[in-house]
Amino acid sequence: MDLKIKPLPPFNLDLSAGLFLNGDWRIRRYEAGAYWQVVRLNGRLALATVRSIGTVDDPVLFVDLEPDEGLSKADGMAADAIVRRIFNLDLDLQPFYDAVKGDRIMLHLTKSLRGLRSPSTPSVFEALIDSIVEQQISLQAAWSVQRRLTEASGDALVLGEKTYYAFPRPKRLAEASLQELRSCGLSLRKAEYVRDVSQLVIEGMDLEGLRIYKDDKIIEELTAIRGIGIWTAELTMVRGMQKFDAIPADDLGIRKAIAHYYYDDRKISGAEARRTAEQWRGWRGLASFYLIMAERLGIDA
DNA sequence: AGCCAGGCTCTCG
DNA sequence: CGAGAGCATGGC
Repeated sequence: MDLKIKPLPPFNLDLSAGLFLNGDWRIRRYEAGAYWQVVRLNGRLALATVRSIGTVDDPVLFVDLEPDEGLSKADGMAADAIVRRIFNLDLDLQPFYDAVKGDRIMLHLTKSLRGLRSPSTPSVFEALIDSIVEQQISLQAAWSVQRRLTEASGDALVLGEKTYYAFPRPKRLAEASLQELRSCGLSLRKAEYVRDVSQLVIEGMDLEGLRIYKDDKIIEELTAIRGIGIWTAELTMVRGMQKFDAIPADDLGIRKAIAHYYYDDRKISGAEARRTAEQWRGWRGLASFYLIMAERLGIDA
């Protein structure tokens, strides 16, 4: 089954999927203009492959779903919604660009990276678990743990000779033994956090439902859970809840990126990062994502 | 080798 | 209370 999706312009798939150039092909990857990952369509698994067939200012995406057989119109609509969520295709970037244009640096970066949207996870749960895994250790180390976790506990989709994996469901992680989780590279503590959060979800905690609350309230709710501090809460919000003002200002990567463009690479504190981000209020998280991507791409200030 | 890396909790004093 | 130890893997 194929889908065509028209994102709200501008949209640049090449920039927006750039984080996944080095992704594991069994989980999610962007390669040669194609982005793919397994999606859940009304309980059924399918591999969604997304390609751009338009331009930044007249964007059109072509989505291929496999396997084809048995997919209903409702499944197609579900896939449409998931792809829209993954790349935030319904987000209007113009208010963001307008809000930061008084900042010379952000004005320059938003022009260079026009059409970049920060990718989101299909569920808040996935964002939360990923964020827990990423606590303290390097991203490189975290990605390898995430990969093992997904391949050990995620749902497999076999297509021909290849096997792809969807992110693990809460039920599976809630029932996993601590030993099993630790064998993926999680510390005993993190294994407990992951299992406990999953159990909360199984018991009815509505992570998706938190999205309707104000940012402060969401942070309060999330940090009440063991293992979730403010950094983890804010990262979850910007990555999984479309809360583009949330900024994990204590984050080392964000501090480095802000330091690079605003403080001549002098090391800065989380408090300084938060102060600097104040001028982007309303869009602090998305602005910091632009900084991180700009730095990765070597864009000069 | 050993230290640090997109944190957080628990335990002491 | 505030400070400090401990934790997992990967890269240098």
